[in-house]
Amino acid sequence: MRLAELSERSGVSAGTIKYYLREGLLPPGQRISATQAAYDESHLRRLNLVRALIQIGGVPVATVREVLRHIDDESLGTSFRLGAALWALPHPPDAPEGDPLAAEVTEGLDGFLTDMGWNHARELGALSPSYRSLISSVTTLVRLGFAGSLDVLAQYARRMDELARLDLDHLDTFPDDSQKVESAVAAAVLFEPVLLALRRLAQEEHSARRYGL
Amino acid sequence: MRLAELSERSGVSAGTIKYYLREGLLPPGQRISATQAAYDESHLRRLNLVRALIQIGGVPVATVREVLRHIDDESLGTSFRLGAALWALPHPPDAPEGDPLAAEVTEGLDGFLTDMGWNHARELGALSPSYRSLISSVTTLVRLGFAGSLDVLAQYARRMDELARLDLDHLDTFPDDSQKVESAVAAAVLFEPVLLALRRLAQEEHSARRYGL
DNA sequence: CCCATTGGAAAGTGTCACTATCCAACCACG
DNA sequence: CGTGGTTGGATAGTGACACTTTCCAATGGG
Repeated sequence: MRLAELSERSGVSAGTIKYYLREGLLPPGQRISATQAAYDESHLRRLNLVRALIQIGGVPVATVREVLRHIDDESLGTSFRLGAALWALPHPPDAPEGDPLAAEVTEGLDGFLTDMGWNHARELGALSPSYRSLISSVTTLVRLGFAGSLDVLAQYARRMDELARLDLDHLDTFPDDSQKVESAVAAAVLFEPVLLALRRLAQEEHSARRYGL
Repeated sequence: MRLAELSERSGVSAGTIKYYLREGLLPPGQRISATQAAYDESHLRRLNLVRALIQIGGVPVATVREVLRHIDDESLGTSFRLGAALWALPHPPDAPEGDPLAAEVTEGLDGFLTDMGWNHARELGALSPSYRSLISSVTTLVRLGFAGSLDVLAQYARRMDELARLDLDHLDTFPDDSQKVESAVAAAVLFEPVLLALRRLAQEEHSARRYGL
């Protein structure tokens, strides 16, 4: 398959594919001649993943490159590859270092993790970008006075705990390691808009029931 | 309070505040003289909301202006104001019009809404940006072959249904209408990163339990 | 009274994801 | 042959966005 066909089959313009090749998001095709290269199904698959990460997930090009590097790094075990790839995904900026409010929130969240029984998370602590995101997001909420109490947070966390279990069950159905890591990344990113859309839809539904129209 | 103090108290640079004033995201202060204006607590509050929408929610400036217009429109009833403000928030682009895959997904989702008992959503249908987002997100998932079956989707939806109930209970504790609408918008946007961080944290936790480390 | 400060307008900046333009080598048809 | 359209690759340009910087005249505290 030449670049033009790859473009047609993926719906991505030839110019953009060239750009991805240049940026190292797509491995070069097999050179046929000085001005010709051949691409195969693996390129199409990778291109789809890249497109999804960038367009749906809003992941910056440089970050996509990082994530792919981890996905393709076969020198690591599955759990490291998966962790590295997921941790490379973009996260909101951390709370400012010396913020006393953030320190207070961190303390509260630590107890919260204990209550949830999320002990691995508690041990990893600030090493995990997800945990740092959580701290900074909750700190912002508190600062603005929309402090859903820790109780509401726990309700949210309980649901996410249940869903994470489901997600991992689904992941276990993939036998191949590379595919497992790739799927985990894709699912992590692509399910986010689904999750958010479902939340808003649910809110609209209940809002309509309560307030009419 | 003059602009400099507003800047200091909010942590937003004076230049940026001027920019927001220019863009109509912040009402002008009360003019004291030809070169002096006074700002009050309401400006500080509004500035915090704007900052949160833009920085945390990634909402484009032009969209923030739209949302604020609805929040401030006292000519409408609460439910309309709330709906209008939430619908003005950014959503992923729709699926292309003539896409047969999208049509198929739409059909499946319609049945899914029925099963969920989300009848208002089903009646509104494609009018709701959230529903259109859901269709396009799920279509992308299916296209890339990461089709969490409708069953997984239903699991997600059930949890969001429960959480939406909670959120609205919390909203009911605000007596004032303007405050209710403002809080709903802030919560819709500011809880999203919390929700996503909790999901990833839960996934890390369960992944660590299953695969070690 | 005088000079640092203020609010406001206009133009500039940095980032990011493309996109348009070239160019020489190539292949396919006549 | 040959010739005209196509291909991959390099370079430079585009447009959107969220600020920043620069400039200015009016102000007002010491």
